[in-house]
Amino acid sequence: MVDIEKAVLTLLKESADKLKEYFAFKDSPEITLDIPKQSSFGDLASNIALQIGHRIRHPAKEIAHIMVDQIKLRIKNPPYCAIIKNCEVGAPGFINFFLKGECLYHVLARIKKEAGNFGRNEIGCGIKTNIEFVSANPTGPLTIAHGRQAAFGDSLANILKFSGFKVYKEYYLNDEGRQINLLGASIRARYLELINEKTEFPQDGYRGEYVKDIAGIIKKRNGARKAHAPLSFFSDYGYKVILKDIKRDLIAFGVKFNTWFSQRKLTKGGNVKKALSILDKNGHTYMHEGALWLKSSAFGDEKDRVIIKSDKAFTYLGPDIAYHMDKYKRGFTRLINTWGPDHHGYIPRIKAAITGLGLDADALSVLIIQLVTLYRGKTPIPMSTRAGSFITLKEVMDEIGRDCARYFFLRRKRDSHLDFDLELAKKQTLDNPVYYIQYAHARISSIIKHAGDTMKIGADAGHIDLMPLKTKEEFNILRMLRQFPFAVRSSAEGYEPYRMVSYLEELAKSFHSFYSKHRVVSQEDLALTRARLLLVDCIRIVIANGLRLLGVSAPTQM
RNA sequence: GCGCCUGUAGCUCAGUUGGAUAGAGCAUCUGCCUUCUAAGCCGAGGGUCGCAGGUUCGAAUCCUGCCAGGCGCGCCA
Repeated sequence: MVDIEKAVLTLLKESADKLKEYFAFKDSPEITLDIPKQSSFGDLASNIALQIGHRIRHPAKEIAHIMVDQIKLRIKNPPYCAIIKNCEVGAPGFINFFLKGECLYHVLARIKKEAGNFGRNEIGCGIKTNIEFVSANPTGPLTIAHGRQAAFGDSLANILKFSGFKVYKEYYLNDEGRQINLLGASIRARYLELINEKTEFPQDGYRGEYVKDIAGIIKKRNGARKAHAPLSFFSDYGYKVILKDIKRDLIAFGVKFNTWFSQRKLTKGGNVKKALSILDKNGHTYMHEGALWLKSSAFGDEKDRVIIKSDKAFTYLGPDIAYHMDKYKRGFTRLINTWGPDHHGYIPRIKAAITGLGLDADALSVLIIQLVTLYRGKTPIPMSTRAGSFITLKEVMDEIGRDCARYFFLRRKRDSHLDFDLELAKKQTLDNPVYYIQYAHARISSIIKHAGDTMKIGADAGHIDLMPLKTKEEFNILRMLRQFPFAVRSSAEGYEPYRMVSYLEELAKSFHSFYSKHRVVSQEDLALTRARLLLVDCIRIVIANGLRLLGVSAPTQM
C-alpha cells in the first residue's frame, strides 16, 4: 500500500524546490498537510504556497499556480497516477489534492489492521516527560476544580503516550508546612470540643465538616487520651485520612499516578539545602533583613522573592525549587505542570529559579487550567473552601457518573472558564454529547451483533470489495476516519484534549447521519453488507480509541 | 495602579497559531419510528466577531488605545 501522505508531501517538496529557480529564497518552510473542512476543497490540502508567499512577499496564488502546474505533470505518471486524481489551486493560494476513490478506502484496512493502535504517532520521539497535576494539598477533599485538572492531566497523559512520549504522571504531595499544621490545629480544636476541653478554633482554620469527622474518629479510638498530644499527631492523622480519600476518589475517577512525591521526604533528604547552595554558588541569592532572597528579577520576574523567611522557615518556594531540580535530576527532559489560575504569577519565579540552577527552563510548560463554576440550572452554586462549603469531586461523580464528569471537564479549552451545569450533565440528549458519542458506539456494536457470525469481518478485511461504498454519507465517514490521526497529533501538540472531544462529536455525527439513511445489514446485497459492516466496525474502533484517550468508557449497549 | 485570562448567534462554546462563504450544540419553528437502539435523523431562521484605530494581497486571529467580566499582585500554598 502506498503511503498517500508521504507521496503528496514528496510532490510538494519537489515543486517547492523548483520554485527556487524563479525566486530567491533559501530554505522552504516545513510542509504540512491538512484535511480540509469541506470536501469541495479536496481530500488533502497544503498552505505551503501561502507560507512561501508570505516569506518572499509575493502573491501566494501565483506561487501556488506555478507549483500546481508542475505537480500536474508529475501526477500523470506512476506512482502518483494511482492515487491522485487531480490537484487544484484554492482561492487564496491553497493547494488542494483530490484523491482517487479507491485511495480513500485504504484507511479501512489500516484501521482494521492497527486496531487499538490506529492513530498512534511518534512526534514524542520517546522524550521522557513528567506531567504533574492535581497536587492538591491534603488538607481537604478534592473539589471540582481538582476534577478538571485530574481529567485534563490524565487525558493529556494518554494522548502524549499515544504520540510517542514516555510519560510519567506525578502528584506532588504537600505533606508538611503551614497548611498541614493548620489542618492539625483545626482537628485538635474540634477534638477538644468533642471531649469538652476549653479551646479556641484557629483563625484561618479549616471549617469543613470533614475536620469534625476526623476529630470524631480520633475521639472514638482514643477517648480523651489525646488531649495533650502534640500538634504533629493531629496533623499526621488528619492528612493521612484525607490522603486516603483523595487516592480513593482519584481511582474512582480513573486516574492513576506513577508517583506520589512527598515534600517531607524531599526536605528530609537535604535536597532543599542542596538546591539553595547551587543558587548561592551561582550568585542568585542574597540576604536582606534576615531573610534569604532569590534574585528572580534578574530573570524577568517583576521582583525578587523570599525563599527563607526571617524566622528561618522556608516559604513554599524553597521546597518547590528543590522539587523541580529533582525532576531534572531524574532525567525528565520535558516537564508539564497544571496549575490553577491563582498561581499564574508564580511561573516567572519558578522559571527564574530553574535557570538560576543552570537548568533549561524552557523544558517546563506550566499549563493554567481555569476555574469551574458549578451550576444547577441557572443557579450558580457558591464555593468556599475555607468556609467548608463546596461540592466535592466525589459528589459530582456520584451524581452524574464518571464518564459524564470527565467528559464535561474536557470539553472546554483549558484557558476558558468552565460553566458546569449539573442539570445539563444529567440529561440524556445532545445537550450532553458524551451520550451521543457512546450511543454511536453502542449502536454499531448492536449492528455487528445483529449481523451475526456469518457476516463477521475477520482477518480478511483487506480483501473485502469496498466499491459498493459510494454514497455521500459513506465518503464523509471515510474522510472523518482519515482525520483521526491528525486529531491525535493536534491534541498532543497543543496540549489540548478538547480537540479530541470535538473530533469524536463530529465522527459520531457522521455515523448517526449515515445510519438513519442507509441500512447496514441486508440479506439481498451481501457485498454491500460486508463493505458497510467493515465501515461501521472501523468507526467503532476509532470511537473506542478516542474515548480511551479521554478516559471515557465505550459501552456496547445502552 | 500593574500582570494574566476572557469577550464570537437568545444561551454554552469552536474557529488547528494570519487564509477558503465565521461554525457546532442548545433554545425557537418544521418534518421523520411495521425493517440493524428515536439517548437518533432531515430542514429553517438567527452575526457590526466588545469598541476605535493600525499592520497587508487578506484580520475573529497580530499591534496600539479604550470598555466590560474573572483571577492574581504576602517573609500564605
